[in-house]
Amino acid sequence: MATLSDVARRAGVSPATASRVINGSSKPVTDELRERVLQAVAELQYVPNAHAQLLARSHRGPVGVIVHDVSDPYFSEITRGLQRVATDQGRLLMICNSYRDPDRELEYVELLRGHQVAAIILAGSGYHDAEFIRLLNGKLAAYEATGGRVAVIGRHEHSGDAVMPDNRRGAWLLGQEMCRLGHERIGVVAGPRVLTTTTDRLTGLREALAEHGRRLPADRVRYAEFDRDSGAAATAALLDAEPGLTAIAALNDSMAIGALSLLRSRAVSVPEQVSVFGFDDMPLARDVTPTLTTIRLPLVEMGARAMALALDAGDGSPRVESLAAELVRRDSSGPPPG
Amino acid sequence: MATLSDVARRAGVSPATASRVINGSSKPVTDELRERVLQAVAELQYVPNAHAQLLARSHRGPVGVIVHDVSDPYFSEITRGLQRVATDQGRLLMICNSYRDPDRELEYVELLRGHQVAAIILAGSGYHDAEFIRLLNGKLAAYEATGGRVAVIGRHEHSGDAVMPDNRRGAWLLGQEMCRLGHERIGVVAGPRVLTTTTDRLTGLREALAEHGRRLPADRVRYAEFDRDSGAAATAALLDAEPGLTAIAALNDSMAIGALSLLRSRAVSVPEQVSVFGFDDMPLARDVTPTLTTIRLPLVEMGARAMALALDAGDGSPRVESLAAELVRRDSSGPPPG
DNA sequence: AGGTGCCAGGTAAGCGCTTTCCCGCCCAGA
DNA sequence: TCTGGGCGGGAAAGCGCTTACCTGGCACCT
Repeated sequence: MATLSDVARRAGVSPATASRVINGSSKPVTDELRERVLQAVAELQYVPNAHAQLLARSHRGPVGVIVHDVSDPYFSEITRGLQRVATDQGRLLMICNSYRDPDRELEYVELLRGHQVAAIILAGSGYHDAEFIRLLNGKLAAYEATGGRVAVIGRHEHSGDAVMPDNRRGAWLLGQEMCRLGHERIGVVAGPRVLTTTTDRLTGLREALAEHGRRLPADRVRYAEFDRDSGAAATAALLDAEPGLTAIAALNDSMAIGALSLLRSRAVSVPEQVSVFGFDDMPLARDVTPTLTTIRLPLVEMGARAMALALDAGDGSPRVESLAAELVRRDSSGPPPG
Repeated sequence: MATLSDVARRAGVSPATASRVINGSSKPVTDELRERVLQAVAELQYVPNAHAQLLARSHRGPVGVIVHDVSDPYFSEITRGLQRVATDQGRLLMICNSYRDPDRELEYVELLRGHQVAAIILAGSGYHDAEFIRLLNGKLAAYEATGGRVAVIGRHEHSGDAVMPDNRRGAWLLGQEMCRLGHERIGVVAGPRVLTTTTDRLTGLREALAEHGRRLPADRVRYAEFDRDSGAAATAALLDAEPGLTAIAALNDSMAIGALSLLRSRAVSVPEQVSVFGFDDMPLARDVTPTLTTIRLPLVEMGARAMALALDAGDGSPRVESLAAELVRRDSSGPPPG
């Protein structure tokens, strides 16, 4: 691999001069030397060693992102927002998938810290696990203590900058809508119990139902993984236990789609017999049949805001941006009564 | 940020010793010193500076991946495969989205080279652009000349290791199936002209049709972006120009889903009036209505194989793994005749 | 002509780590 | 008691780059 000295030697200048022309230092260099250096760079196909550069300037480079799984549409939308802002500012992203393993998340924080990333962004639901939170906060604090920046998306654990989708309010809207449509017997396909997203959404839903004097018995809530197939399985269990359900609220769209698919396989018509509600409004919610009534979260926007927070130091006081959720009525919930 | 010297000082040992215990060198260290060092590491929350490490050993670290867009399911599936193998081998991935911009792709190659990645994986269709290919090959050659490894997925340009989905054969299967089902008037929603994927698939399709004595006039092929909305628009154009079409082949699933959505909005029933075919078999092909008949590509497998190739040096001779495509019959193509 | 500034360019000191080489110690053998 | 070998530990030389600091030469002034 050609080094800066190779370039300098070939151009007949000192490494200092070569360095100056290569990264456009403020120090002026005569056109002639500049030309020779550029020539040498081209001939040797020289590319500066990024590690050496980062070591020498003590300037931090890329931004680290920890998500549960980029191939999950929820996260790919967020990532798209992150990317957009990062790219605008000429930052490279290092994306790490924790696959919902808290330990891996911890490891990645260390790893990113070691890579001197300018900021770490944690996206996706947090966990109900005091020990984990303690460890995570410890590591993040150590990172921030040395000038690193941290922003989280949809997590309560961290006390610094955060972008928070209003899960609770969104779920409340969902509950309101279900009551408005006259549903009494409601089943809920929830996400993993350990995730705060699950409990936030469940809380909002319960609040709305309570306002209408309805309760949500424990056996009407099934906890499952946040994916399609688990959603289908949970729906099956719900239906088996309580055949009279008129509505199923899945706490994310993937699971709602699983529910739809299961209902179809059992020849239960949606929305005539059972209404289905999702959460997140992923792009494909428009493409399933019937189209999915759901709560829209501005995912791309959330990513963009988080990156903006992470890259802008601010005055040190924690900034929390709450983004509103919105009800999107489509066909899976049927027409309004009357 | 705590450094190795800080740790050494605190433990009362030399940096050399500290380094040895921290990364388990072969050189033995007494238990007592080891203990003191570990203690200091914990107290200082020390994390080695990855850049300094990479500089000092001249060992290359992470693997660079260049895709068109991770939030496109096609690439997120591939990425999942890449991740799996990379994680197994303890490698970090640097994922770069080119957003289908060849220039950005070129930039990313340089950038990854500068970051001393152990390998570069280029995923996604190549371009029909001689100048671009020349430049790209130049940069890749420079990288490989210094020991870097390169693997491509679905690209003809590169002469080294490659994983190739059999697009042409897949499209041929599609064409066969369309003929078998008796379609005469076929419209094609193709991807961007500049992509080799588009031309490969078109070629395979034409071959199959030709075997049955059918031609595909130029005005029956509409070129669009590989996304849902472009697919819908192209379908509209196709239908307007030729209302008698009985089948629409979209060259990827996203576009096919766009086509489905447009047909629904025009109250054209699928498959009764028009059959729709996709390509790739993305997960959501099962969830749209009607479910999508498509050509399955083993995307995750492709990613995994590519990473395996990239991480295993081999004997230097180029290895090309061709992965078979497979027809998946679902509802959008209707029942077989008779 | 000698002095004063400037400015292009070079010299060298790190950035934080790994690793080679060397040193001093201890124990076995004579 | 002396020597040789082995072994744990430290000193120091880089890895490839940036940058503060210095130098030498020129133009301009007095």
